[in-house]
Amino acid sequence: MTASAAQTSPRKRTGNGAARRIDADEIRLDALVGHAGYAVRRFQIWIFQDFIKTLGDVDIRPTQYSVLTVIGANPGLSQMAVAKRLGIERARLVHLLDSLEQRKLVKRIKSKTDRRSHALHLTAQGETALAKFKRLAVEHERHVEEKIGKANRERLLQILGGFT
Amino acid sequence: MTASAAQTSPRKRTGNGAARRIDADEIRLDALVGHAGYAVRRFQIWIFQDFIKTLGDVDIRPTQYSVLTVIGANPGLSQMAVAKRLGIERARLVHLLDSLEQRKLVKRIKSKTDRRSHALHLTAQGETALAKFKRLAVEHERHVEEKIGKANRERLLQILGGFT
DNA sequence: TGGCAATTGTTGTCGTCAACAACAATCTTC
DNA sequence: GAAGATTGTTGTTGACGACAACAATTGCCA
Repeated sequence: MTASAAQTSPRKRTGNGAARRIDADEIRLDALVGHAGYAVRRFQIWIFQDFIKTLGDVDIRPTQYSVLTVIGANPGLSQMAVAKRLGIERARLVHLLDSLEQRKLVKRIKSKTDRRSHALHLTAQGETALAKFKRLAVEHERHVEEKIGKANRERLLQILGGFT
Repeated sequence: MTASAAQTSPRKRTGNGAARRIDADEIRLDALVGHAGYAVRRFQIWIFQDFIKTLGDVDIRPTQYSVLTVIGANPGLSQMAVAKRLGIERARLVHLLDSLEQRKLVKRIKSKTDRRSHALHLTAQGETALAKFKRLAVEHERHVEEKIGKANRERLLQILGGFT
């Protein structure tokens, strides 16, 4: 495997095509190290994977969690309001709600004041389920702390607070 | 519990269906404000959109930029090595390289030492193009600074440095 | 008051992206 | 030399963002 790296062969023969074995941690990222977007992307992938795994038993993904949380904290919102608040396409929210409604976590109630819109509510089952989701989400947040440190997580939330 | 706290809505009592009009900045995010993942996701969306817009004239997306940068800094890498280093599926990298090769920015050279793999190189055209991309990327990074502040950007890079 | 523009939910398409699975060609290892 | 692993490729699935079009309904205003 990495044994060939031990020999004193030329560092890199890039003249034609061939090249020696290169360890993954030996590859230079060059300009990428100075780009916030790259670090943020990698971090977001990690954090979402941990969230999905931690909430794997209850089969809830980050976007679903955000929808349930906002509806739980603001009963009666319209789909448009939820979509706008969370930065989700209202077309996409339709499918998300279809799924959550099938699972009896959310119900769409026809609004009396505006017959175009639906008032979104958690079901009783949805309330208790969300409580469990939140406990698992807190556990996920602990994983984040373990990964980047408590102080760094706090600082991160503070820096990015304006994007909520 | 935190779940019952969500019910204490002072103004708007929406027992059944109807609801009054609600301003977007009046909707409570509840538990989401304490989740790093939510803030990071929103920030990542913003940062990618700015990157795509800033590099819009040259039609280069963040992932393409990262591939070009790594190849440029490490000529002769195999597709597997690039994929592993950037956290991209090797199946996905195939399409990315197809596109970049069609645009004459990258070339796949058959490796002499391992006839399964390709040695990846920038074309001469790719070299000069990447130089321009990097200038635009620096401009994008300035936008990030303007958005969150110079010191905060530095700290962000420092906090997330382990994910590169 | 009547008509027209705007809004809401819905359906559909398109493109990006992560996650898998399967495959042929080619090493590697025993 | 045979068995197993690796590399590039093709394909599928599903989550997701961005648009466009549509019917029903509301709001506006002339």
